[in-house]
Amino acid sequence: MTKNSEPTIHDIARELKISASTVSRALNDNPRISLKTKEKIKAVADSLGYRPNTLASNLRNKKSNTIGIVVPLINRYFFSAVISGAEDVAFKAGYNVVISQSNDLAAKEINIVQSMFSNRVDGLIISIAMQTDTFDHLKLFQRKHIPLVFFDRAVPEIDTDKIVVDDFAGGYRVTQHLIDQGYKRIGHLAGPQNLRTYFDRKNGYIEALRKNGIAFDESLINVNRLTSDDGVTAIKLLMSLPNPPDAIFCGNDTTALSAMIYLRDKGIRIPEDVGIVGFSNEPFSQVVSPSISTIAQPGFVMGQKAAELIIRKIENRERTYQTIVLPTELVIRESSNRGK
Amino acid sequence: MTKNSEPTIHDIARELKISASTVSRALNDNPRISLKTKEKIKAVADSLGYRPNTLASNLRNKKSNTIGIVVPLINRYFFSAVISGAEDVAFKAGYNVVISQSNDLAAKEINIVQSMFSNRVDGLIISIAMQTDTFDHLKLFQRKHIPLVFFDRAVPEIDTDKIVVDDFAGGYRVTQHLIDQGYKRIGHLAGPQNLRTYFDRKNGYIEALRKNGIAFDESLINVNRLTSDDGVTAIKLLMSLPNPPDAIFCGNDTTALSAMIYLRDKGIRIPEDVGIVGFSNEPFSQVVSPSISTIAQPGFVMGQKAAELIIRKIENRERTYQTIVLPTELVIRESSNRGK
DNA sequence: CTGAAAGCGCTAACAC
DNA sequence: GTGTTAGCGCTTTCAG
Repeated sequence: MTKNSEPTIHDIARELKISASTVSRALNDNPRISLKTKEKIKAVADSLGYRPNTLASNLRNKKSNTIGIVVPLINRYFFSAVISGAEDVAFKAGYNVVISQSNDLAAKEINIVQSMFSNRVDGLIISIAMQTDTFDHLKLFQRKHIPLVFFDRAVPEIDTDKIVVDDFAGGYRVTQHLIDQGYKRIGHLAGPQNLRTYFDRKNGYIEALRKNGIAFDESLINVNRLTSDDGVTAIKLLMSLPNPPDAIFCGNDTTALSAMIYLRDKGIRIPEDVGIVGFSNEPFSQVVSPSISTIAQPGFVMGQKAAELIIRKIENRERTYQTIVLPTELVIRESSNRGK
Repeated sequence: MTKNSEPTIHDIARELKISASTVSRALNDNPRISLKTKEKIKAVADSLGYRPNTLASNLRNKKSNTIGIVVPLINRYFFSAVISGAEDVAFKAGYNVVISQSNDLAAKEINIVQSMFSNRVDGLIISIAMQTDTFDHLKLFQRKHIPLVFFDRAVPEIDTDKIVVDDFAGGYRVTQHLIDQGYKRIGHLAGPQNLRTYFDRKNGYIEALRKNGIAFDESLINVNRLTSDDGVTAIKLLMSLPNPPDAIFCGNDTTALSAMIYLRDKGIRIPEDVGIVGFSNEPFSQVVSPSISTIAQPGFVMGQKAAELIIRKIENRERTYQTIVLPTELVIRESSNRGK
């Protein structure tokens, strides 16, 4: 390494026989410094290859200019879209973004969040892990009045800013659509019910059935973790019922795909025999065959909004919280389209 | 905000009527401190809700415990896989990870890299932007002896650690495979030739043709930016040649898909009439129909290796550089499989 | 085993 | 318009 000890403002000051504070002010374009000295200082800074030490400045200012983002898994289309949107806005506003993934493990999430606190992030944007059921690590941020924004998976009992999609309306819309297409027995693959998102999707489904006067049949709902394998297990189970469903509202696109492949292999035609709708609009859903109807979740926009919101909070010290509910959009594709 | 000014080691010290240095040492498990005092100190730290201020510690230690990662676009499967792998390793080793995306713009990349330097990242992992053709911002890291690791898209003229896949072999293998399947006129959609990866893929293609005694026809190569639209434009052009190709080696999966859809809409059968192979093994390539043959790039592993390598450099001050070439794997699927 | 003191590089009263 | 001074919170010689 040979710490070539970087030039500091003192080096510039010495060179010009002026004080370090003047240099600092000049470099920060303080109006009280004359244009001449500013230019001289900037020239010397350049010639020395000076780069401000943000660490020092941050310590002094008690502000890290950094926003923390915690997601279950970076390498998941929806989450990487959110990160991408948030990074975009944050960068333009002069903030850095540190990212960690919880791998859906509560223990790792706690660890990460505490480490971000120690790094004095100015704000935290988080979608909690599936597993997480204790929230002290997040309440810490609240207590210290460090802006905290939940997205997608929020914690009901923590009163702070939240950006979610209208999962209830999504579930409702999917179900109504299937009914409109003439499907009579609609099943549902639901995600973990401790997560609000999955809970709401299921309730939207139930409400749509009710509104349409369709008897709700508990046995048509299968709650699982919505992995690809779960999808196969669940569809197998549902199809082996005495009175199997003729349509499935899948809690995400992953299970929609695996269920679809299973059905296809069994010679069941989609959408003629069984209709399928997913949730999330993963990129693959539009290119598979048949293409999968789904609910589009605006990940990139969600990230942008989360970053905008948290920056407003960081800079304006607002104390009022809001929950932004982004609209869901039903994307009708082949897997549920009987042309009705 | 009401900076509730966090408790510091001095607060702990005052409480126990000891010195801050002792507290610092205790908290860092310095062996010179007696177990008793350590315990007392830790108890008080807990009761005060003390969290070390990493910023201050970093400034003092001239080490940020942070690794910077720069990718063209976070929201791209391959890159998010790399990030995920790197974050995984970094976190376990006690490093934070700050991430930015260049959007493939040289100007933004320069900006990001300089900002990361100012933030005193301990090392930088980067895949350069398509556009980037000047490298002073990266040479800066070299000059200051801050570990720099390129992945995927490396800069030949900068001598440092690199982790790449064997693009030449990949291009070669794809082409050989198409030849083995009986295709006679093989076209190629190539990416920007200033990027080594695309350059190598093309040369692998050319070499395979040569080895098989197939005349190389320049008109069958179309260089573009490999967007979805580029794929359509390119395939249109190639298919309108007097003597059109009967197989296309596409520089990535995106163009493979858009070309495939174009051909399908024209009633051209795949793989019977025209064979298609992509590159990168995007998740969609295995679920579309026909599924797309492609070259698998181990993104997650690449990220892990990059992080391992840079951490070794940060901690051991090694000065020798290595280029790790990860093997490519040809994944044969329907789009090029005539069963030969 | 513990304390005193200095300093990482920067900023911001407060002077003049 | 510029300088002096005092820290931000932590670590680390050097003393004892």
